[in-house]
This record gives sequence, structure tokens and C-alpha cells, in this order.
Amino acid sequence: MNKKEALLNAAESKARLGGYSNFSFRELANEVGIKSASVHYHFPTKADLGAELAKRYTENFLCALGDPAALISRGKDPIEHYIELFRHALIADKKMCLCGLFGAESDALPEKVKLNTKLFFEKNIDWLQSAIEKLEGDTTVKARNKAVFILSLLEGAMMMSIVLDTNEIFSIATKFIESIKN
Amino acid sequence: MNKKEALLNAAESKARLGGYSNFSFRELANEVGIKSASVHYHFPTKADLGAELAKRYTENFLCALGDPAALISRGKDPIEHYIELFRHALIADKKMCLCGLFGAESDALPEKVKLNTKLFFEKNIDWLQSAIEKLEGDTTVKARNKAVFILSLLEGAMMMSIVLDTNEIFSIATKFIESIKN
DNA sequence: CTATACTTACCTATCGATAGGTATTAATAT
DNA sequence: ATATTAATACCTATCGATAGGTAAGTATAG
Repeated sequence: MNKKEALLNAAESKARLGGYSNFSFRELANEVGIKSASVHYHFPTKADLGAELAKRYTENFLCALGDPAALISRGKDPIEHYIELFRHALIADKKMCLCGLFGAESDALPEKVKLNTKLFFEKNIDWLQSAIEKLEGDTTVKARNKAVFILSLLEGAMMMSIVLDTNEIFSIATKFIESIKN
Repeated sequence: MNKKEALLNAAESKARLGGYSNFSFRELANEVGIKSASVHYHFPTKADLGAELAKRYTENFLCALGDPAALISRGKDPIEHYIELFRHALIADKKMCLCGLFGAESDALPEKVKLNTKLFFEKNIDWLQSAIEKLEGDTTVKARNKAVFILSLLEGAMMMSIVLDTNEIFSIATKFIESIKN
């Protein structure tokens, strides 16, 4: 078992429940069976851990998304696919989007964590924009606007589903995405 | 000057930037000019302070919203009015919605803070639902669905505007609210 | 005299971080 | 093949700072 990966997994789980301050070196160390001082071997500072957390989360998310063009050629709607990934993060994990939470508290985060959180949103907007351009033949601007709309709605709906403790909120909100399709 | 209110103001400012863990009794005490132990006189525990924070935020927000029927009778669109309040919170304060942030980290919050955060969303959905019923003559269910949609979108757009450091995101997202009007 | 609004002086628990040390393994030089 | 060096992955012990919280005392206003 890779301790570094185990630390990131433990940190991600805690961060997705309560943010950057919801995990500590001691807790993570206990969970993976090492001492808290040893966590510093893998991650010099907590900011390094947080930044790598956001980076890995983004990479995994984009990897799970795949290529929009490839999805379309396989007859799949990339927007539906995108919504499904958010739904899975909410229902299967019962946790917030890591970067949604980091984003909300970004003003209080170390610079490198904030930067990687920002990249999550930029890359997600790019992915959605590209998918919408290909799928609906919108202009660059119109596709980007729709991308911003979809991502905003999904993040907000996810947060409200968690605090109101019902997935119905997410279902209701996502139904409105259809109304902007051409 | 009322120290208790000053403490709540200081706490709200910090919480809206970095969440529940972004304010401490010591910091708040320093800001208002008393000792940290004295904060316990006004708020026995941090959870009490957090709960009162969310409660006061909700009350102030609903008070600023006013009565939907009264707005309509004055020829004002309550939905536009609602969006304007969120826009103000974002642009004038340059901070997140307190309950949007608390909501995202609600799984790690003390029960009474979580409860009051939940009430913010329930009361806001009720307000929006009532406004939409009166304004557009929708059924109860349809109006509630639209309310959930609007609130989700506004919270998500606010978060993304902050992390991407541009109010354009909020503008783009809110334009899509028109598309669901009858 | 009593309630209000603090103060001083603590406590315990935890935080991220550092210094210095120890096995084990891998790479390199002789 | 053997000796030396160095990297890996931890350890113990401790640091100063900060967290929330408590008990007992004090000044002040009605």
C-alpha cells in the first residue's frame, strides 16, 4: 500500500466534508498508520498537500470525463455524461465537490491551493465549452456562457442537496439544464 | 458600541471569507477590544456564536428581501430584487454568502450551526416560491422547482465568481434565470 | 445590593513544523 | 564481489503557537 496515496485519499475524504481545516497531519497519519511527522516527508507543508489534493482531484475528474468529441461519436450526450459525474460524486460519495468547497473558502486558502482550485474551474469550463460547441454548434461565447451556467448550477445544487440532506434538490436543479439546449 | 454585535460583525466577515474555522475567539476579541475569555460571556461556546451568526444572517437577508406581494404591487420584479441582493453581497462585500459557505462544510459543523444554516435555505426557497407563484401564476410544485433552481444557480455562481476572481461569472450565470420565466 | 460586562490567570488539547536519528534498499565506485 | 554513498521511508521527541474553554475576581451602573 502506497502511504502517500493513502494520505491523499484520507485528506480528500475529510476535506470534501468540511474543507481545508477539516483534516490535520495527525488525523491523516493515524488513519494510514504512520506518525504525523512522517507526513511531512511526503508533503513538506499542509499547503503542498492541499495543492496536490486539488490537482489530483482535477486530473481524476477530467480523466473520468474523457474526450467530448469521442463521447459524441459514440452517440453519448456529453452534457448528460457531465451531470452524471456530479450526481455520482454527490450520491455515491455523499460528499461535496472538493473544489466547490475549496472555492467557497478560497480567500482563506494558501496561494498554491487556491491556484489549483482555480484551475479545476477553468479546465471544467473549457471542457463544457468544447462539448457544447461540438454538440450544439454554438458560438465560442455562447458555449462558454452555457458552460459557466451549467457548472454554477451543479456546484450550487450539490451544496444545497448536502445541507438540506435530500438528493431531490439536485434532481430538480439539473432538470433546468435541458431548457437551455437548442 | 455594542460588543456582542461587534463580535458578530467581525465573525461574519471572517466566516464569509473562510468558513467556520476562519474565526477564533481570540481574533474576534482583539478586533472589538476585549479579552478572549470575555467572548464566552456573550456566547457560551463557539457553536452558540456560529448558530447566532447564521440566524442573524438569515433574518437580515429576509428583512432586506421584504414581502414579495408588496414588491409586485409596487411594480418591482421580486426575482430581479432577489438577484440584486445576491449581487450586492458579492460585489459590495466581496464575500461569499455566509450560509453558502456553511452549507458546503455543513457535515463538519456543530448541530445547531448546521440547523440554522438549513433554515436559511428553507426560508429562501419559501420566499422565492411565494414570489414566483404570485408573479407567474405557477403551480406550487413548479414554483418550488424554479425557486430551487434560482437559489442553486446564485450560490454556485457566487462561489465561482470568488474563486475565479471575476464578477463576469455571476453576470453570465444570472442571465440564464430569464430563460425560465413564463 | 445586584446584575451586567468585563478582567486576570489559567487549563487542556491540538495544530503545523522541525531536528535528529534509524533501518532498509538502491546506486555507484573500487 | 565488496565497500561506500546516498536516497527512501519512516521514527522519537519536541517546539512555539493557537484553539476553545473555565474559575475567580473586579469595576460600574441602576
